[in-house]
Amino acid sequence: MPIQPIVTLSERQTLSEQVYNDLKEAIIAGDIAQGAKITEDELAKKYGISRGPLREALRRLESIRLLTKIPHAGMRVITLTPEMIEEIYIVREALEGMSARLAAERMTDEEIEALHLLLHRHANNIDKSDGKLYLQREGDLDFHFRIAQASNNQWLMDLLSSELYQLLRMCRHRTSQAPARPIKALAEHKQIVEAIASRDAELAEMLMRRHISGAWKTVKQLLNEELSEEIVESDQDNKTRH
Amino acid sequence: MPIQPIVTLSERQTLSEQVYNDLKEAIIAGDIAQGAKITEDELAKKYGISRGPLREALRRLESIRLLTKIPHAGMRVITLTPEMIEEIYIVREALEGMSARLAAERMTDEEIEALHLLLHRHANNIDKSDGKLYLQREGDLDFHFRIAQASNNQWLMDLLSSELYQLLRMCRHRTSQAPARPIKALAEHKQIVEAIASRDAELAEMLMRRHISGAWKTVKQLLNEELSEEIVESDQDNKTRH
DNA sequence: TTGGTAGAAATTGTCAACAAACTAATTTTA
DNA sequence: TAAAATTAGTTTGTTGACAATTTCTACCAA
Repeated sequence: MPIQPIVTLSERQTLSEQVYNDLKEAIIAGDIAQGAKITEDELAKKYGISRGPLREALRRLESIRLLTKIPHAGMRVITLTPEMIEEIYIVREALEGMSARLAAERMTDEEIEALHLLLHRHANNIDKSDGKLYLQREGDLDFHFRIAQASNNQWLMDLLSSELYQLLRMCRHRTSQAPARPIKALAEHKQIVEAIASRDAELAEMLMRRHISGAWKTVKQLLNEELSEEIVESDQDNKTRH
Repeated sequence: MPIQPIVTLSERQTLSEQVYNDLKEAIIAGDIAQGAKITEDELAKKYGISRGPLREALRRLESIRLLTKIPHAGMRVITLTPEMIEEIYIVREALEGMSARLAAERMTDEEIEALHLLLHRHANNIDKSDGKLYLQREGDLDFHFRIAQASNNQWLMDLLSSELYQLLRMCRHRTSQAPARPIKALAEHKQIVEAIASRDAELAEMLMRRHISGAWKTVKQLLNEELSEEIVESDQDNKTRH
């Protein structure tokens, strides 16, 4: 599976950054498999750069937890086990809960209005084409991202947008493409916006935490089903082999 | 101010790691001033290594937010403004609150017993020598670290111990060396341990969040006092100059 | 067959030189 | 005199070669 060569020569981006972005998307999309071994020389040749900037890109990918490293022994793409996904949702609940609380205190009226509009668009999308799940999913992250922004806390925003949301995107690529309960999620989003609009920080945090722990329960269910399917499949494999 | 040369040749540590650790401590301790410009060549010579591994160390320091970088324009040591310190305490409240909740659910009886012992030692320290504030402070972080460990959530632990606690240590070196209300803090620690011992996750989280937001209020006060003192001092400077 | 040990191959860690970009000082021009 | 342009100097970005370490493989012994 060929990774796209770098073409943005006009941009004044550093090589390391370009490769960082490309690799990030490749890992999230699954073009580079989970648990895959990363060999510097190989990747450097593939991207047509030397190992120096590549190593910097890899370090950055390590810092957002997409790669794990063992000194002298190389790097591997992260493997999203169910346990790891649970960790992500737990950290997410804590951070986004706080984010919603701060948003209720600090969000401007204009931003709240924009959020309302966003939710209306989402409602339309669900009505019209409930097949476009990818869009729906990206829309979900957009909602959460705007609240993170409104928290007015740079660190919180960074943690959420440059680390957590990337991992979430990767989870979603991995999990079966089944609809992630878009109608229920939309209703919960509306509740949260209402709490923010009425400046009820306490409630906003509570609703956001419920929203996320609810999402985790759904994902957990899906993972269990997936797991049992895999077991059935491997049983069938065994049968056909005999 | 000579930074120690690398002597641990017996260790199988990579040069980059050694310099990373040394630089981390130097920044936290204030041996390298806040806002100071980092020049790769200069530091590389000081440590007797080439720029390759040094750059890797710098990247890692950037990823734990001790350095900030602008492409092509160099790196600077972070400057801890009051706003930034507030951000740290807010993120801390969210993460450690969750950490305490999980600890209440998952901590083993042995670990709880060990926590009790730790608090007794702290109580003795306060009685005997209330001058040894540094020890007291490190002890405080030790308490919080153990709870983070008990959360059994690798990501949460990493965020707290390798990022947040380092920033906190830096804040404490910066803030005036006034006692950080050790007696009140100890009482609150005891409450938290009680909640964990009785497996009351809800309460443990609430108490931890209160503990941290209370600590922030104290620190905020100190920062304000410090600020007004500085203004008075600079006024005096002006007078003496005339 | 199993287990362990040497050597060979592959991979990561480190270095020093070169290229590109930015900063600052000086000169030129209006 | 002040603003803009140019140029020298410094600093970061990038490269390819070399050194150190690990992993693989083949071989031997039990």
